[in-house]
Amino acid sequence: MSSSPQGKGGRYHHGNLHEGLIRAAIELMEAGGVDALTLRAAARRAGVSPAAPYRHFEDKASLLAAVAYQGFEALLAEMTAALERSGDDPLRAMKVLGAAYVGFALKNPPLFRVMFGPEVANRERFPELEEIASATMILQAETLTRCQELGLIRPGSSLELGLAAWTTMHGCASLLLAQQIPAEMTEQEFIRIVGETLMSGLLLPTV
Amino acid sequence: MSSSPQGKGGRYHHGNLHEGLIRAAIELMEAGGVDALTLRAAARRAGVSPAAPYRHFEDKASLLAAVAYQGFEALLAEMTAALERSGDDPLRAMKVLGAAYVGFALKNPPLFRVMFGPEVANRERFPELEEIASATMILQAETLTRCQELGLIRPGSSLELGLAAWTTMHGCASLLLAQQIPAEMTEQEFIRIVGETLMSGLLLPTV
DNA sequence: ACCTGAACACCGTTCAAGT
DNA sequence: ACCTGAACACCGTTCAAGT
Repeated sequence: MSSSPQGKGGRYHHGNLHEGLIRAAIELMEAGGVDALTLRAAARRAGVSPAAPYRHFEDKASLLAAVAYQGFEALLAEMTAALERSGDDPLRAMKVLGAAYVGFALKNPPLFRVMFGPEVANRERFPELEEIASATMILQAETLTRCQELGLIRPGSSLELGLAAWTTMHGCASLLLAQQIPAEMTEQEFIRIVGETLMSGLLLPTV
Repeated sequence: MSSSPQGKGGRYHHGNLHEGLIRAAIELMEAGGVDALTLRAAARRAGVSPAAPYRHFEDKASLLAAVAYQGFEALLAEMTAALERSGDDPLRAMKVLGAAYVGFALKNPPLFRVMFGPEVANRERFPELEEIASATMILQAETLTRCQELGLIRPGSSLELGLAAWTTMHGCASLLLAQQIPAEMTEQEFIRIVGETLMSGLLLPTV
């Protein structure tokens, strides 16, 4: 009893307030959007005073960076899982990666926003974020290399082509979240069109 | 003298507080980023009390929507101007449109953010925003049609292909603003790679 | 070492009251 | 019709003080 982590009584030495605040922040965000994620509300939810978070995070941006980091971990996990389910066809793996990325954004709009939005601005302050973000890029570049080895994708730096593919996926997710696709088009149609264009390009193949 | 619009004395019946608040909001944003754009600060800058804006805007989101609208007007103007400078080559016009779009985002990060970010969320509330946003899409679709007529771009719905092109441009702008491109790559390289991939696609042309 | 309590300078929003 | 003044319920952040 005495070690119950969510007891009602005000308790000193929370033990794991750092993690508790991150979890509280994510729950607040999922329940009420980004606006609901305030430092004070996170403290309340964790059962501590408004000033307590400052023993664990320099400021609100630091907490948001920690939230973003967990978001990237989750995204990476979903992409890895999708990759494993995609079997041996690396072209199919490319599509599955894109679907996982866009699906993640659609399933967690506020989290996706925190991951890429300007709440965390000054990314130089949080180098660990750049590092884990680049991990998703590497995943894509590796898959792309496999396609190139089978002669399915044109030659060229897989890092550069992967970055281009990522850009398209990211634009897709961003426009969907901004509700900027025409009303007469479904999500699935939009995703299909963008994916096909990424693969085939716009130019008419000049025989 | 008596009609000086920025006189120091508190003045009733501002005359054009609606426009004044929008301008103040944009100036605040350009000077101090999105965080600096508060309703109270806009009111201060316009020389009125904190409650005055509520005679002209339902809430803060409405003011932001007005700011976003002016952003779309400016973007549309830059794209149109770029188009006129691009001469008769429609393929060049496509590139110029993309450059204008990405350039606009890089020149006005906070404005671009307000235009597409969730500050304005609930776009159903502001249908005039959807309308003007679609105007930029139409501009692109028309240019694309010209390319198709010359046999430069593959056949297909120009609206769909234009949407795909827009998605790539938007992803490009978003990742640049999120500082998510690898440090060892320059902006220009990144834009070039993404543009080339949009044009040529990823697939190896299967003879 | 870790947290509280109270405070400071802000917010967005509402509402009676002024002219 | 349009604005002010004062208020309410919040913020992020700081700092002395508690255990």
